[in-house]
Amino acid sequence: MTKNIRVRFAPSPTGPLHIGGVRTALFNYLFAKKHNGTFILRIEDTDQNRYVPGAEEYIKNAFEWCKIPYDEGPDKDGGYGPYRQSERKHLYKQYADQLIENGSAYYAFDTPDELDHHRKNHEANGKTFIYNWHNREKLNNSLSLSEKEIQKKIESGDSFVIRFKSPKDEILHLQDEIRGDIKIDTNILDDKILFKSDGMPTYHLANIVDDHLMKITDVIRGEEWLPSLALHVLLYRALGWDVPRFSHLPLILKPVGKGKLSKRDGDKMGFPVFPLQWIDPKNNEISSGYKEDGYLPEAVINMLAFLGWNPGTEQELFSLDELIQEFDLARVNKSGAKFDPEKTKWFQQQHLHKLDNEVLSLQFNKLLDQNNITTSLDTKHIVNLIKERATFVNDLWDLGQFFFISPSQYDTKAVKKAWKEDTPDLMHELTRILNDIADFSADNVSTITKGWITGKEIGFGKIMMPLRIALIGSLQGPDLFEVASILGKKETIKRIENTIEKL
RNA sequence: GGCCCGUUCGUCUAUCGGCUAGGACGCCAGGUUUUCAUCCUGGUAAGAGGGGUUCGAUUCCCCUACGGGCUACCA
Repeated sequence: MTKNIRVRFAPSPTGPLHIGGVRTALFNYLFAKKHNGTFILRIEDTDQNRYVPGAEEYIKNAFEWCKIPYDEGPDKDGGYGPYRQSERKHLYKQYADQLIENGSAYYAFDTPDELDHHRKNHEANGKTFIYNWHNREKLNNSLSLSEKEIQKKIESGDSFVIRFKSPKDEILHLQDEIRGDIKIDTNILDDKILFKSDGMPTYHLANIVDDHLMKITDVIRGEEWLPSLALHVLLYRALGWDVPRFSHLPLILKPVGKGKLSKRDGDKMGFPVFPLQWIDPKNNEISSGYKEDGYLPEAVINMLAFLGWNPGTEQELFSLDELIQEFDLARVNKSGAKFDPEKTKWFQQQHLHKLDNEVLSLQFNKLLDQNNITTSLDTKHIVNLIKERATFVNDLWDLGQFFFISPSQYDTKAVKKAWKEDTPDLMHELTRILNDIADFSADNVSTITKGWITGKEIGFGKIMMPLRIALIGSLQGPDLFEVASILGKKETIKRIENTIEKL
């Protein structure tokens, strides 16, 4: 019996979650559900300076919209809480102390100014300042000072940080589920700060402590964390804890140009990078979201899943349940993927077309309400006729409004193309034919009208195109006889007469 | 600069030493729809470069180039 899979998504509430973050969460979710495991949301808010109000709420709302619920989180205690690091503050210091006691960490009294100075000096000489084995004895810390001096500094309230003492002369073999074996020379590691002078742990310490305490079995996170993997593994070792499995996901890159997708790219390039709209509390700047732009969560999830993963078959359209079935970390790619807004639209269209007719009709009726339309027409039938032309739910209104609102203006290009001198006479004659039809079903109207056109020995276009203009206002839309049948005999004839008058 | 990761059509990707290198998006052409969209058919287009290993490399190894990430008392 293997132990229960437990994974976590651990965002920092510094703003809205962008789709890269959503994908990381999604992969965690899929992996957990695939293995009947637990998906945990943990808020990593150890940096009070960067806290943005509303960000945590945003994350929860985003998950809800995406339909990837977490099993444990801030408002969902699973026995491993609290799930906000700011509320776990009291937990971390003891582990930092433990590391100092066993010689894996030390106090450092260097001020930020001093360190900054060192960095600038090194930079001026074309070097990089690293705080580690090669110079730690010369810096201001508990390894270079006497016991007495250390005691005095701490007791007098001098601010200090706790740094990890990276080992010397060791080659680490790290395992990543996606990338395999990674070798790291510990000599290039620096002595990262684990505990800040403000009494809060840094990400590195808090992350390891929480993952251990929350019994996380698999850490699935973005590739930007790969450089910290050595430190994290070293920390587990120094604390004497089991190391979870690690997977580092490839990054999502900008569609054009260089670099990873950033929060600013979206509205600059004309597509959302956020699941939901976000209004910046500082300046009220609005960033668009997939939800508000009319995307289905199923489409966004499907698109995201295929950014860096594939099932190995030729199937591309997946429901969330199917993704859970098929998901496999071994099939996650190693290289970064450029985000493609065009393909996202395609996923949206495909998922909209897969939508149940009932659901779509409900949405359509909502649109009618919004536009103050009350109707006795069969809206389900109408949805059936127009849905294949739609990409977004809102398209249904543009596509179907002519059923309820008689065209008030006509597409000039279409008129020029189809409305000729003899058209009014033909249309007049058509109204008489139509008026005589008793059974106004699409089939019957079609048969009789076609028969009449054939009998007159004129081209179909001479009748069908002007008729389309009269009923719809442009040369677009579904089957004309269906349209006429839905509109009914009276309305159909009325629209034709209107058009003759106006054109 | 240093360290780490990566590199197949424009883009997302398949291939786990032996293929005419497959699919999807996009684009182009044709067909269906006597319109438009959908849909169908076809076309376009790829193994970064150089060395090895091997009977045989896109696939394994090395080098170079390029791309990306990290290099904070941020996550």
